[in-house]
Amino acid sequence: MPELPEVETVKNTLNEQITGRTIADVVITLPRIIQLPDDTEEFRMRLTGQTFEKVERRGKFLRFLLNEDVMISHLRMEGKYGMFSPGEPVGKHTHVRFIFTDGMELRYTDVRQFGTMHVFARGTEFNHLPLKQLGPEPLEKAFTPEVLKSRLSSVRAVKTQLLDQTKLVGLGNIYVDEALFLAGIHPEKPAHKITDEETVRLHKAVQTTLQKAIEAGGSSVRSYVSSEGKSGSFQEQLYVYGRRGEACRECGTEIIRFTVGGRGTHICPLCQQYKEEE
DNA sequence: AGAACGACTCGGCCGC
DNA sequence: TGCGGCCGAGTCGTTC
Repeated sequence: MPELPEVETVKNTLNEQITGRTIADVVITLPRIIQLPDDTEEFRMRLTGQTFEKVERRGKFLRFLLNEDVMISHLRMEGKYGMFSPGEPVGKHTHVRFIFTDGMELRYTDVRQFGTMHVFARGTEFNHLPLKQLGPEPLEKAFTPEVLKSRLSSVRAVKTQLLDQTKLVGLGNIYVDEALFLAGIHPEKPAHKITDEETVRLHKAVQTTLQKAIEAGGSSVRSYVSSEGKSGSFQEQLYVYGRRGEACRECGTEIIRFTVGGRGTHICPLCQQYKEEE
């Protein structure tokens, strides 16, 4: 499940692979992936002839900057990009192929078929879904504890609020559990009851968690492990996610799992107590 | 406006 | 061993 660190890693790899390459053709075998334009043939015609200049990231979305347009891509659960040589067999889960003028191909594969692609004229993408309404980037200077505090003004559980991409981008189920553990905050605590001290800890925990995960190349969990291509190693450093029944790395207490807002949630019940009086 | 909920999707896992 | 059914993940549209 790609969250910010995984998408950042993919972005860096793509920049090395496709910068300067020109699209000779696009083959779409699962039209559902293409959200905009409505007609996949228009998608194909529009991108053909354009050159990739740079790949950037906004939240969990990839922004492929072409010389005229920009393609916005979300990997959802299991979407992947990979470079292939001419003639290599096409896997059954490959849904979109960008064929370059030199014969090399960038292929998008997605077992869950959940990923999306949108094309906009460069510069207009932030005025439309899916980029419209996205919250602040947690690793940019402008993201201060004060900004975080302002985004937490809600009666919802703090975990639910942190997962809401209109409040703050980048966190998914893995890193939100990790950040809340590092900050020593119970995920069900109402967001507006988070104290100033906790806000400072949470702000630091979010940044630390994401930065360390990026340094490790992201996490490889579940189906991610078996996928081809490079995989990150941050799963080895996880404190709580996926560690139900195991000992807390800080205090030895058994990690427990329950549901918050419909999401599997992992905590150390000793390190993350919900103090009602706060 | 903000929040809750269902839809989307299917490999893997659980229970029988 | 096989099979039915549920889970989980992130985002968006609908409803309240």
